[in-house]
Amino acid sequence: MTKKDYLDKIIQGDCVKVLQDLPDNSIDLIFTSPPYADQRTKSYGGIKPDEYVNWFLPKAAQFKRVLRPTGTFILNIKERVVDGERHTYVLDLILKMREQGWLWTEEYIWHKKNSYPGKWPNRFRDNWERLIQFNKEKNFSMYQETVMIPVGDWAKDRLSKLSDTDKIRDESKAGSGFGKNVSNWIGRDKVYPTNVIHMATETGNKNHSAVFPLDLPEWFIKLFTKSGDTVLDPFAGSGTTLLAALNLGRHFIGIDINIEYIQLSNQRVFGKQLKLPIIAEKKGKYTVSKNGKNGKK
Amino acid sequence: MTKKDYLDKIIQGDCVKVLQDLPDNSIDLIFTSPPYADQRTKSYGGIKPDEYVNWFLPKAAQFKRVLRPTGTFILNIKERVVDGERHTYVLDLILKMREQGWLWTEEYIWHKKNSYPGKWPNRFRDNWERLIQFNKEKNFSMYQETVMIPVGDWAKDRLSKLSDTDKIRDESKAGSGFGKNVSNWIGRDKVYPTNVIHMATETGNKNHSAVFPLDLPEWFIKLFTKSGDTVLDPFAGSGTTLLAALNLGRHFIGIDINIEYIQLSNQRVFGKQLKLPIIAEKKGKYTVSKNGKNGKK
DNA sequence: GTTCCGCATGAATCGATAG
DNA sequence: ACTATCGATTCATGCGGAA
Repeated sequence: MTKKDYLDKIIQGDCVKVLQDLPDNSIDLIFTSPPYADQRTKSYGGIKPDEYVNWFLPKAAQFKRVLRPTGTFILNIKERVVDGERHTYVLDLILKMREQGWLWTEEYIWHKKNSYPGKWPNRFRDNWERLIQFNKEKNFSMYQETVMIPVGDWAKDRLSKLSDTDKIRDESKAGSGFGKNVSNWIGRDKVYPTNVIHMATETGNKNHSAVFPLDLPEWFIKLFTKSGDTVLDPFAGSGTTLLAALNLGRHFIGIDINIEYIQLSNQRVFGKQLKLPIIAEKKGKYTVSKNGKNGKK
Repeated sequence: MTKKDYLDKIIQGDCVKVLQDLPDNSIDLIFTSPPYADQRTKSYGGIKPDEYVNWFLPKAAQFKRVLRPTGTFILNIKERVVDGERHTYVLDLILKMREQGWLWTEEYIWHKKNSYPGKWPNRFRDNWERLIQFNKEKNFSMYQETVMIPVGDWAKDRLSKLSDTDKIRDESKAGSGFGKNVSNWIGRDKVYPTNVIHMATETGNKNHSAVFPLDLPEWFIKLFTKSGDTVLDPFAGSGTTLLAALNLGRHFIGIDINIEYIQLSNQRVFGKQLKLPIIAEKKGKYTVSKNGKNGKK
């Protein structure tokens, strides 16, 4: 099989194995939300927190191989509480992936509008998740204008009556590359967003339960790819990432190990139930060698 | 010197040295925003990112010694960008502090409400900071009711006209007959917040450069201490934490190495310029021994 | 049609209880 | 002692039926 065979398809199988059919440097954006430790136990068997990093690293190695040098990998994840403490597997994973050669470019925050209710003696509701940006190289593609947002009320308010202290504050920071000059922003109706994304979770849909809203992958797909590029989601789940890519005119490749998710995502993306799910062939051509170099077998 | 001598004072000196005058288990909350790596270089001499963890760890050891078993340490920090990547010193610090015996209980996010738009070729404006919660023991003090926030429209709406369906839903769930849960809601106009704190960057103070708004330490002081408790800020800076403690009827101890900050914070907290700053004596009585046990020299 | 309102429910976590 | 299951907590959203 080649990349062409997988393009705009949803493949059932373990992503490490499936990705062995994809050549090096063929993906522009990987956006995925892997099963969190001890979650989704029915579909994925439940990875133990202590084993999470070792479970994930071989997959990350393949992701790195198939990603284009200018591509980006966005990982949606949040550590769970174990024995009253936040477990450190996400921190460990970031450090280990850097050893693997990834650059930890940025950490975006998904500030959820609505999350599960509840309060406990020692903590409040967890209302945010990490969207960790990894890159292979410093010069990755980024199309910032595509995600500009209307100027908020606060900005209008603030810019309309620029106080002296504001001006002074800004000038003092201008040298450091911050904001340059406030006057640059006057008269604009759109501004660049920040690294905090405030969106609702998607709940209560009848036939599927998407973990994140369509807006979330759309935001990152617009930001890091252009029309005709290829988006990979190796833990496609209900297919939200793939649907976002399709809507935006990008190619997509979806992978999931769970047959029910394959059927669900096929239904969502293609509007029909899949009769013959695509399954990866036994032996892929492309692997990650032990010295970290990519290449064919 | 004893704790009594330092209570409600601002002391000039290196916090490791100053804290040697404080006995074990004498502080209820440590809230601080240390100089970030390579930031505030004039005041603190600029700690290099790679050296940050080693610079911080001896201080953390003293913090752990003086903190009460039921106390909490809130660390306001954000990793800076070095060479196009987020530096890992905050992650490393969390891991090393766990080795020191701290529990990493939670990570709150401060989502900044009003910051200027800004962008760089490869990233957007950084609009959030970490507020990392460390504890010595699992059973720490927390006064959740003190930070409750106004309820959303949902409950108002709902309570105003307790529908039959509400009653049914409640009965079926509780089995304890109508009223138990519903009556809990009646008259309740406040709910618990989440671990995302959405606050403005500044509260309009003009003549000083407070790093964070007064609301931020106030929120944590209310949450983790009661009236009469003692709050420590070992990097007091312009004294925002101390002012918040004073406003809330808590004792405070402020430490800063920089004489200009000492004068500024004295002015803010006590409303007057300090003429004879308090300086720590040469040798403190209390230290952290090599085996990690606390005790007097 | 259009608006209004009830309703189910989600990457959660703790403590108690049961095996 | 260690693990598994269960109840309690109480917000925003979108759907579907009602007005």
